[in-house]
Amino acid sequence: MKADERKKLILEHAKRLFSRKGYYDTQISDIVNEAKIARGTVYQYFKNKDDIFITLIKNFYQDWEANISIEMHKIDMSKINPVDYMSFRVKNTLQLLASDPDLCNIVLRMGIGLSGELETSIKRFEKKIHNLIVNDLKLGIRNHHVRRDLNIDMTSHLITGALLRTALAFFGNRRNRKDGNDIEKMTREIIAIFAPAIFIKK
Amino acid sequence: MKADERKKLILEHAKRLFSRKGYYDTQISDIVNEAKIARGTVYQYFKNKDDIFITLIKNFYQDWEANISIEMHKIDMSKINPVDYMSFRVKNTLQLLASDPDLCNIVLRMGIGLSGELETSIKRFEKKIHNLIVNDLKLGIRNHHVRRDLNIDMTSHLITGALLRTALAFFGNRRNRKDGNDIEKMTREIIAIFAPAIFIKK
Amino acid sequence: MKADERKKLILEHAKRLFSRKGYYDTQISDIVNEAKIARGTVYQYFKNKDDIFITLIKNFYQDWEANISIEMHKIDMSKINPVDYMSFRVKNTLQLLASDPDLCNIVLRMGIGLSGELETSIKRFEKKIHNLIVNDLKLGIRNHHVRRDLNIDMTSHLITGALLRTALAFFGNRRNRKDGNDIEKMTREIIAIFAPAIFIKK
Amino acid sequence: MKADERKKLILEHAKRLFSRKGYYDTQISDIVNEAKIARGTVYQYFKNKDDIFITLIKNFYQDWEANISIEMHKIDMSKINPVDYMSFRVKNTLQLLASDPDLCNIVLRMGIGLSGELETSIKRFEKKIHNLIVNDLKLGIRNHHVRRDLNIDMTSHLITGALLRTALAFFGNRRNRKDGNDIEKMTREIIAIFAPAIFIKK
DNA sequence: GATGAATGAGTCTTCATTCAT
DNA sequence: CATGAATGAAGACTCATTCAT
Repeated sequence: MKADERKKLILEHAKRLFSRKGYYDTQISDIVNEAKIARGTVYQYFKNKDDIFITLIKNFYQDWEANISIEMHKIDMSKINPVDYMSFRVKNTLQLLASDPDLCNIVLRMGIGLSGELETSIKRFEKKIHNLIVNDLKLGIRNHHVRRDLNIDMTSHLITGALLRTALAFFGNRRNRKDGNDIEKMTREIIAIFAPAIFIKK
Repeated sequence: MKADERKKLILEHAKRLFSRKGYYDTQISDIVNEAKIARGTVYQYFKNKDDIFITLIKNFYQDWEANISIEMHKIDMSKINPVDYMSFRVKNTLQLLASDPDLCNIVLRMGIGLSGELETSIKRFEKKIHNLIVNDLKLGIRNHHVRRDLNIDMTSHLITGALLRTALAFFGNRRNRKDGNDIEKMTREIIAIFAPAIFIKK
Repeated sequence: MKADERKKLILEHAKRLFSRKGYYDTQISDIVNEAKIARGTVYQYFKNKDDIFITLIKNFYQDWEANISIEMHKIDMSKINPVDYMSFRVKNTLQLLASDPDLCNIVLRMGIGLSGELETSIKRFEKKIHNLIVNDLKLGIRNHHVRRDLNIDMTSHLITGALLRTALAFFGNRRNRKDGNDIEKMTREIIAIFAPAIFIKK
Repeated sequence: MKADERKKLILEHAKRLFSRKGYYDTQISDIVNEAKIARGTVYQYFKNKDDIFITLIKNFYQDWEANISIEMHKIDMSKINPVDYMSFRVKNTLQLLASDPDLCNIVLRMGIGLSGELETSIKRFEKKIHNLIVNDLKLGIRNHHVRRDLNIDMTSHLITGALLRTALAFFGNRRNRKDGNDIEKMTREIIAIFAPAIFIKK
């Protein structure tokens, strides 16, 4: 087996276990038993248990940022209207989170309870999504689509919280999995809630 | 020192430590060092480490439910208008969370990463707040204040997520502490976001 | 059992094992089995395995330095002749090393093969004994008892080497243990070798 | 690369590492990294890690014994005087040890701290040098050059200790390296110390 | 009730050695 | 022969919990 594949194998089993049992209740033994590899093999690919976790999160960031930049190229910013733009953003985020329930669980639920670098790595994601929304709102204000008097920081927290919790509630476990249709519908409902208060009617 | 005081002492130190370091990184040693009591004493008041955590969360529920029922008695349901009612609810929740940043941290951030009963105890809170909102929305629909076509379950998740994240962002650490005025303002802004989409204009 | 006694107990068993099996081949398990205590108990008294070793060496230094200062007070420096003075020094050193074969083994044989702080702690002893001799020789030269043209540094190495090796050869294992008489005789023979070349005949 | 060269390559890197970091702190990984060969290659030339060490020591013996027998052929035993003979011996030993600081370090410092066969292999060298001196002294007594009443065993230990420690002190690290002149001078000084007490003046 | 020394099961991590390619 | 990924036994250390005083 190639190095990349094996690293991926370990990450996949670790991800599933972290998602189901949490970081601290997942032992290296669990991972190697599930992956059917030797204990020492893990340490050929990762410095330690922390490193597995952090790698998992880092990969998620990269996917997320790649996804954003890819998706952003698909739309014509000069023609799209603000509501459609927000819908687009919300849908992309939901799609990404829906595509990996375990990672969704890990990223959205583990915060404190993790020490040092682990916590930092998670918080970075939350900060980034917040900033993304802040920037979108600022842009909207400059273009006279978004209400001037909006408290941008708080609104961004509200949207972040709403979005992530919905994702967690609906995608966080494998049983109530959602398909593309559901995500379309969810997006519409989310927009229906936030749009009236955010955008200036024309 | 009386038994009750001693138990409270342990809970206070445990709470501060759990909030700052997380459950798994907080050792019994840390707690007894901070509380300046003997290691064995902890086990005279609590079955084990889990028990301390669960007690902490249970106490929070009791405070929360007591708070709700007290507050509900202060208002005259026959006269209050729906927006004021929602404002009242939101403000109460924010006040409670703001009053104890450490507990806020613990309840809002620790989810997974805690095993078994610990996780359950946290999830119960989230479920309750969700149900509370669901019931309020249903009541609003029956009274023709809330839009019929609202997806109640999702809206409730959105509001829960928005509210809890805002609380965490603004109350979760001691530095950016908020006072009563801030909470009033926050409440107004939150309502300004959600009200237009939820309530039927008259 | 008092803390001091227990610490001493651990040190004694560790010393015997380190002396017989070496540092790296002595496991914490060996120590706790021999001392009939629990594995964790070791870590209540010592930070880690290194700490046990370093404590052992540090205690030896203290004994050695205390011994030197006590012994030095017993002699009248204004009356003693240089050969008797050197005899006195040699005898004291031999007596100390003879009194604890295991420690003798550890201090005299382990050098490299130990990493970091461990090695440093051992080298300190060798440096100190070298300096002691250097100072004695310088004093002898000032008082016109020792030959002016002597290479002090080298002579000190020669004496240190000769002394420590003899101690190791004769005291390093329990079988060929020496008593007071032997030490007297050894001292005389060592002096007989070094005195003619070092001291100025009067 | 030929088999012999490759074996030598491994031994050289192992020697340098053992000398600097000690046996236990030197990993097979260190050796293969430094030698830029594959991990498995080591095991094609050596049974295990111990075997590398023991081979190193055995090679040293062979060099040493070859050196002794070569050097002994250079002198005419019927004409040489005893002091010159001892000088000759001392100089040869110092030269050999000076020629390889790393090996010097390994042989002179690692004693205990090595287990089983490793320790034995080192001790053998020390025993041999001791016996060589013992035999020389006995020969001297038979030829009426050395004092009858000398304690041969102890004197041999004294000389061995003095010699090896001096070698270690002056050759054990690369910084204070000595050249041929220094060794001549050192030899003279060592002889100046021991000769007066050992040899019968004529 | 309070104490804190002692316990030992449980975990991570290391590293010499093997073996299929 | 050379390679280096895989192995897994072994060891250090942690920490919740107990219990004699």
